[in-house]
Amino acid sequence: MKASLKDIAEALNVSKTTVSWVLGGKGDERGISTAMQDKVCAMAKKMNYQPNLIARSLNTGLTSTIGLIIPDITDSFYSEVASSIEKSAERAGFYVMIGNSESNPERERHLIQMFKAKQVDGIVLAPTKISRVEIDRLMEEHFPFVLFDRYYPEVKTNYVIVDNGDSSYRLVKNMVGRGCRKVAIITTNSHLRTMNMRREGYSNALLESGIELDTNLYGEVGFNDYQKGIYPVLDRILEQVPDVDGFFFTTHILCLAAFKYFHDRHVSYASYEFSCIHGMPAFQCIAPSMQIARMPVEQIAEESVNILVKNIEFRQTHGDAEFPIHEVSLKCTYY
Amino acid sequence: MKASLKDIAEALNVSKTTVSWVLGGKGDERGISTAMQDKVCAMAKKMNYQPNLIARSLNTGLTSTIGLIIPDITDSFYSEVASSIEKSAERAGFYVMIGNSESNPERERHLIQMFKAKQVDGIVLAPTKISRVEIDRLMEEHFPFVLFDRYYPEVKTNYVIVDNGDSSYRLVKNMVGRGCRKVAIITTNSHLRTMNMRREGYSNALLESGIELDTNLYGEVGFNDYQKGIYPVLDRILEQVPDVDGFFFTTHILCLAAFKYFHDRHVSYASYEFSCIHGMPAFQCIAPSMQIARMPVEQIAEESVNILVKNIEFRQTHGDAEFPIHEVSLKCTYY
DNA sequence: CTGAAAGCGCTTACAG
DNA sequence: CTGAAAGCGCTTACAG
Repeated sequence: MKASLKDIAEALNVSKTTVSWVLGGKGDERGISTAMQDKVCAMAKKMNYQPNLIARSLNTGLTSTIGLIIPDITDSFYSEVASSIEKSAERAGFYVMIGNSESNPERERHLIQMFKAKQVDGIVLAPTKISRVEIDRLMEEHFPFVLFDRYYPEVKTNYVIVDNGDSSYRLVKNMVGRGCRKVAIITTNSHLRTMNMRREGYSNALLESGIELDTNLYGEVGFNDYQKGIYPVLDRILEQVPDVDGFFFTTHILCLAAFKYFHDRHVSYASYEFSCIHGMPAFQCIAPSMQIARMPVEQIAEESVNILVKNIEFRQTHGDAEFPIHEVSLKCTYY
Repeated sequence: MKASLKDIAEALNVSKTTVSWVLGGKGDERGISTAMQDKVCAMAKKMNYQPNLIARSLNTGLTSTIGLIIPDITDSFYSEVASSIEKSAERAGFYVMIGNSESNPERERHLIQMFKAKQVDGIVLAPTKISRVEIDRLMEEHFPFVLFDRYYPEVKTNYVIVDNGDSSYRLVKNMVGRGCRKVAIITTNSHLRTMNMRREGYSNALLESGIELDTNLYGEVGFNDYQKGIYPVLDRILEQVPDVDGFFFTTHILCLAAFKYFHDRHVSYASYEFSCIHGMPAFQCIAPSMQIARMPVEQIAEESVNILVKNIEFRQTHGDAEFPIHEVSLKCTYY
C-alpha cells in the first residue's frame, strides 16, 4: 500500500541503492544516467512515494527537528514566539515540535527527555525555576540547546534574553515624567531572575527620581490562578495607598487581569497612568494611553534558532568538543 | 556516550533481548528472574538509558504521536484547542505535533505530507478551503484523521463541529429581544461552510422577527490583513446605515479589530448592542454587555482525540477495512 | 554507470 | 529462564 524504496526498486528491476541516490538528489553526483533517473522519478511519482523520515533519521541520527518548550501556548507572548520560531526554523530547514511545560518543572523535565528520546537535533527552552538538573545534564551531554526569556545567570549556557532592567526602568521613568509619584508594581514569579530585574528597574527609576520606595505599592500575585489572585492584591494597594497614581505591570497577563478587576469592582481607572512589559492588541482599546515595552518576539525567535542551528552544525563537525556559547541581550520597542 | 540497549546488554553480559523485555515491562510475563530484572534496571539507571523512540517506531510502525494542523497558533481559539488537544492526547498516551497552515492550502498540503512522512499515527485538522485533494488521499489510504471547526459536507469524514447556525441564530435573536432592528453582521471567509451557517443563523433570526434583511448591513472583510480591511467596511456601514444599532461578529478576531476601529475613529459605541461567536478575556473589559457564544473548546478537543484514537486502534486491529465514521456536532455556551 | 552489504537501535517471533 | 536472528526503511561506504 505505502510504497517504499524497495517497491520502486523492484518495480524497476534496479537496486534500492540506485533509487536512493536518485531520490536523494545525488543522481548526477553519482553519475547515474538521466534515463535511469527519469525512470526512477516517474515511478516514485506514480507510486506516490513518500520517504519514511523515521527510517532516514534512524540511519542519519538527525531528525531536522527542534524541540520548543514553553510554559503556556495560550499565552500570546509564547504563541507569538512559537509562531516566529517556526518561521525561522523553516528557513533553516528545521521542523519545530512544541511542548507545553505549564510552568511545571516535572513536566518540563519530562518534555526534555521526551524530545531527546524522539531524537530532536536541539532544544529551545523557556525554563521554569527548578529544572537545573536537566539543564546540567544537557550541558554534560553537549546537547544543543538555547534558553530564552528566562535563564540561569550562574550557568554558562546559550541564552537570548531581553534587557528587562532597562525596559522597566524606562517605563517607570516615563510614568514619573508624566507626573506619577506613587507607582504600584504588580508582579508575579518574583523568584525568576527576569522578574527580579524588572523590579530593580522599577526601583532604580523611582530612586533616581528622588522618590522613596514604598513597599505598600508592591503587589506580588501568585502565578497559579493569578486572575483571582490579583483581586486581594489590588484591593490592598488601593486601600493602603488611596492616592496611588500609576500601575506598572511586569507582564501583560497581569495587566489584563487588573483591568478585569477594575471593571468588576467598578473602579474608574481613567486618572491612572499605566505601563506594561509586553502588549496585547486589546490594550489599545482598554487603555489607549498605556506605555508598552514590546518584547522583540521576532528577534528572540531568530536569534534562538540561529544559535541553536550553529550549535547543531558545530556538533556535527566537531563532535563532542566544547560549544561556543552565545549570550544575546535584546531591547524592547516602546509605544 | 548515549547508552543503547546493546551497551546495557554488554555491560551485563546478557542479550539485548533480555534487556529489551525487562525495560519494556514484560520481564514478568516472560518469566525473567527478578534478580536479572533488578540488575538490568539498575544498570539502565546508572547509564541513564533513554530508549531511542525513532528506532522503536521504525520497528513497531507506531509513533504514539498525532499531528494537529491549525490555521494560526496565535489565534486564541486555536491555541486553546491545541492546548486542550494536548491534554486529551496525553491522557490517551499520545504526543501532539502542531503545525501552522496559515490558512494556506499549499502549506496545509505540505504539513499533511510531512506528518505522514514523520509517521504520525493520525491527524487532527482544521482544514482550509481547497485542500480537498489531500483529504481525498487520506481517505483512500484509510489514514486516521478527523476534521474540526471546518469540514466538507460533501465528503464522508470524521468531523467535530459546532452548531454554528443555531448559535448565531440565538445571539441575533437575543439582540432583537434587546431592541435591535438594524443589526450589522461582520464576517470573513464566507466561502467556508462554517461562516455560511453563521450568516444563515443571522438571517433566520431577523426574518423570524419580521425584520427585513438589508444588504447594507453585511460587512465582509477579507481574511488577509482583516485588521486594516475592517476599516472601510465599518466606515461604509456607518455611513449607509447611520442608525445601525447592533453588531454581530462571526468571529472573535473581527470583534477585537472592530473595537480598535471604534477607538481609532473615536466612535462612541456605548449605545450599540454586540454579540460575537467565541470570546476573548479582554471583551469583558471592552464591552461588558456583549453576548458571547463560547466555542466548547474542551469538548472539541476531547471528541476529536477520542474519534482519532478509535480510528487508530481500529486500523491496528482491522487493518485496511472501512472506518466507522463519527460526525459530532456540539453546542456553544452563552454568557 | 550500478549493486550487494552493513548498520542505525529497537522489538518480537522462534528456538532451546 | 535466556538468546540468536530477522526485520522495520532508509543511507552510504565499498566494490566492481
